[in-house]
Amino acid sequence: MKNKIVAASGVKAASGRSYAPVTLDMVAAAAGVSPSTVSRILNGTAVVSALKKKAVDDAIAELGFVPNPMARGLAGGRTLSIGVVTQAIDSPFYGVALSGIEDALDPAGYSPLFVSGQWNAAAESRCIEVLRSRRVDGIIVLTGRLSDQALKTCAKALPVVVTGRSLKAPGLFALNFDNFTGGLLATQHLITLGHRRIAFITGDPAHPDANDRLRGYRTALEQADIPFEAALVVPGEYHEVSGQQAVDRLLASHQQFTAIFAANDQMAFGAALALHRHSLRVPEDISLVGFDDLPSALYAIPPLSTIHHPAYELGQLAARAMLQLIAGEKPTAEVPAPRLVARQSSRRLGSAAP
Amino acid sequence: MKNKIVAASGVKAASGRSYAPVTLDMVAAAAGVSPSTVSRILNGTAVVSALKKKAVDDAIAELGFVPNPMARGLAGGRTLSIGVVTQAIDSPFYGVALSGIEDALDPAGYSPLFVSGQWNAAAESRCIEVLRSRRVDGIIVLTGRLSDQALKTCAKALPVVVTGRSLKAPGLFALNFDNFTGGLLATQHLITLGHRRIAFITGDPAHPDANDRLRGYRTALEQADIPFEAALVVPGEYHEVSGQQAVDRLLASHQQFTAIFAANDQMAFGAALALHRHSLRVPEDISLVGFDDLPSALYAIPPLSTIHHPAYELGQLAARAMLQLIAGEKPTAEVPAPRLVARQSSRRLGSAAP
DNA sequence: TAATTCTTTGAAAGCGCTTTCACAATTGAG
DNA sequence: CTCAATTGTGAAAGCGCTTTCAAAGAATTA
Repeated sequence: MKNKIVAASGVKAASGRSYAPVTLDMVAAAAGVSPSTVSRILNGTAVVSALKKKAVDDAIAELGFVPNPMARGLAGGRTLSIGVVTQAIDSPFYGVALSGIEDALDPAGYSPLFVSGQWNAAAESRCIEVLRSRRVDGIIVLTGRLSDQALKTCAKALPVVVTGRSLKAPGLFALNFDNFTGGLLATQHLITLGHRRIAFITGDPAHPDANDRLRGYRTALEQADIPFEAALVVPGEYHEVSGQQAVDRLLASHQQFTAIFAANDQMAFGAALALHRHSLRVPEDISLVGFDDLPSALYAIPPLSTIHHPAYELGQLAARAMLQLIAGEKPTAEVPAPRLVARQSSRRLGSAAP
Repeated sequence: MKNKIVAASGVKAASGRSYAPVTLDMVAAAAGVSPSTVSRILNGTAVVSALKKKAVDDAIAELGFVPNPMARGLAGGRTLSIGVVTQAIDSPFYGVALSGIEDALDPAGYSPLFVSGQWNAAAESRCIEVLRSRRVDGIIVLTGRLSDQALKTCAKALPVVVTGRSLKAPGLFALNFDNFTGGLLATQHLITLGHRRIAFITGDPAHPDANDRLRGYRTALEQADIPFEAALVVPGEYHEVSGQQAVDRLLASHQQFTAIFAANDQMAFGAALALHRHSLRVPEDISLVGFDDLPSALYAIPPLSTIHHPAYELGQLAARAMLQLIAGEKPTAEVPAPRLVARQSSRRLGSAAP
């Protein structure tokens, strides 16, 4: 009784994958069961006799049925989509993280819905509104500026995974990178190389991670009994220009220093350019260490020593944690510890050219 | 399984934007009109008396009503979302384009839905399936590997905007960048600077734009009566490593050359690193020109001379064209012409240091 | 004033799916 | 050999919105 291929008159099988609006009802009719049964098989919501299951599976394959997420969403089910609030989709760091999210979500049949918050709490709120109105099954917030409280509130209605913070709340999972240790490692690296006058270009003070990195820097100095000098700390804003300007300022201030630690790679790139413009060579004259290990750090000239920040893994972990949250499990993932990647932009103080 | 507890009955207006599932029916009730009227006002589908319109608008504002896109989509209307097939969400070039798309779509109330095709026709097809099952109102394909025919077929069911090709079909709009002229300009630039032995690192031959850039290179040589030498053309694949390897190969072949034109910036970065490793200075020993003008080209050391490829504008134009297509208009946008950005990686052959 | 068009508006029928709810058809127990 | 406790399944009621369709008024014409 499998021959009743109800392939409605209009469905041309000839040209292959012509997009046919096959509905669940059509599948049900073709398989000779009720729509409810088809739905149950689709969602595994109830036990169905093997016989009918086979009939339905065949019919689905036959007709090339793909459930309509809209209808599913409307009917109160899942939408199989996860909202992702990022800061800038074109950021080298977040771009990679998004890629990780996408890859981790895909095998589970979920799609990410990206929206950019532009480093702006108001915009982020709007993003979350949009995502909720689209009935996403969960929201992943990459760092962001939203208050912890706002996130917690949001988590009451929807599973939330947030990176770049440590907080606990029901329905919420936070994935934090150890920025403090990262800052510590980077600074220790320079100290080990004999540097004592190490300048630090800070990140945007509005980001908690920026402050953690600064703390790491200060702690490393303390541990090495090197006095902290406020004059060696110049503000940056996590982008290239600010790194460049920071070095200009530093140089203009006539402070002595033999190394620079930039709170992220983008600023390190800017700093490198500024040094180049001032005819200072890296690493011969000044050692330079960044933070994040962007893909392009490997191709900087010279390749940049930096702290590895596993953006891709971070994205994957966040996505997987979200999947667990949705499944009612308790995620336990942890971001890998920071690790120094020593390349050629830093070298022993006073060492001869190679 | 029942995680839809949500703020039960009590919609607290106190804490501001508590997410209330306000429905169109509730608005209708509050305004004392029928749901149909509310819908009509929302969509501008029919004339409604000013009186009722005001009542409804007030009710909407009062209740903070946001239409449910799911329901809208289901009911046969638009979903206000545009599918975007990109190749790699973390690519420096496409990332910027996505950003342009997002910004252009936003004011119109549309949201982009990004999916990555990973430079793979099969994956792209799957992406398109996914997008269609999500009932997007249109699809923007950034370059991609899909056959022109596949795109045309797709355009029969849905408006399609594609970049990086020139083709015409109903419901389809193509936005192409003049890669040939770009290649021409870059090469002419080097020739003008006195270079005659100019190596070329090709892009992935599977991309039509890569071949156009090569054609530009050859044409510029011809116009200057410089014989084309196959040995100076080395294959690359549009990413850093391949640029690096290309230079390694070039150097190993002992070919003489004073300049390199890389078919994109990423390869130029790789090439710069390889040159650096071989103790060749840019631009003192070798001039280097890239293509695309990635944001990071400005911060390369030395800053990279390149052909400006307006990714952000491209994204915006594509998005706006899509909006026009949806509105039933005929898009006419054109991508700005390529333009050389001469920075410090190229200089007159034999000129002394500054 | 009566007959005839427009307008404005509401009722109701879906869109494609999930999910009670209740009804058989099987069992198991007493 | 009954009576209850399971199953497996279908009918039907929505989810929140759009969109005919037709009715009721308002405006126009004769």
